[in-house]
Amino acid sequence: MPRISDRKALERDAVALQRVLTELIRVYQFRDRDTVCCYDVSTGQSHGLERLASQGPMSLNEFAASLYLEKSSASRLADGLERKGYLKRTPRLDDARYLQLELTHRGKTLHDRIERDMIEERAQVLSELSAEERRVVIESIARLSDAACAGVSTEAGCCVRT
Amino acid sequence: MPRISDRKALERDAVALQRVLTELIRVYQFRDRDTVCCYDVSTGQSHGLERLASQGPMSLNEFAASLYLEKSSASRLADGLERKGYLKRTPRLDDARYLQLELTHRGKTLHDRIERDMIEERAQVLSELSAEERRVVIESIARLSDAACAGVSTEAGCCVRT
DNA sequence: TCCGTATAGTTGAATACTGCAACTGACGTT
DNA sequence: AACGTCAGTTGCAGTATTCAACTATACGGA
Repeated sequence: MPRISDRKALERDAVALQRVLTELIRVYQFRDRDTVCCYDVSTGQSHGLERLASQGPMSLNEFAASLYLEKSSASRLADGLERKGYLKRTPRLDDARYLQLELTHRGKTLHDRIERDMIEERAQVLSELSAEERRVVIESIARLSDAACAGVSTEAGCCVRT
Repeated sequence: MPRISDRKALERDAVALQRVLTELIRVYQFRDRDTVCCYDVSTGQSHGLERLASQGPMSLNEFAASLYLEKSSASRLADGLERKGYLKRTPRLDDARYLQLELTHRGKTLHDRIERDMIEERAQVLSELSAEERRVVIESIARLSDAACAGVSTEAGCCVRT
């Protein structure tokens, strides 16, 4: 049973978290716009690369869902990556309606390069923390995105707060 | 002097952090798009509200810089907020070139409502952590955004990695 | 077998956001 | 008074996103 002062402290921390999290999101929206272009892809495209690199081949609908995008947006995202030679669309043998989206070798290489640079930056931040602290940070961020994810439906469309 | 196994562990944690952080950014980009509209403003506009609410009145250039936007984008963002009655532009008395951007009462009210809801969600996540763990999380996220911020110039323009 | 229905993905149109560049208006310096 | 500078706005082009209409494939029942 939490004491009053604990509740107060929690409230204060929540405010602080909201502040730093908002700033983080804001910085990233800007930074990604301008950094990722160093690698010949847009922000969205780099997310696409990441999904396919970490999850493996998938259909377009799965691709869209994993990026929280409408399928038409995902289709155009795939267009861009395909045009640049980072992605391959292959009709599935057992059901030609489905496309198998897959990174090309070039795509994998590019993603690895981007990821390596980013991981480098993460390591810089983590290096000042203890192993235990690092664990807390990583788990908490995961929980934050879970919480955010839980609040909305994966279905496309607008304003679905559950 | 870190041992080999420590380096390995750090590397592993950096990879994990990269993964959860990417997901967090992705979820937020989607979630914000669709959630904030429940409040009659777009994502960008809600960031604008937040800046003015927490930093107080400022010029358009300051507004732009604090949002990592080009001044023209910031001007249009202000347009939108002004049209909806959340923001007021007032030429400064001592130098009419400057505009004082300021939230209206409505604007403050709306921001408070949005912020309260978000803080509620943050508190949910934090409630499972100890005071010490919460401190680590908040500090680390702040450091993450600092690190991201340090890598780019605040000046407008593209791809300025320093 | 064949037609209607469902599903996967694409395309067209409308909207929003962004940055760059050109412009307007105010200031101040010589 | 004239020129240069600075704050902010507007025109324009490019990109991203969704909705809705469309195409093509698959499946199922008459």
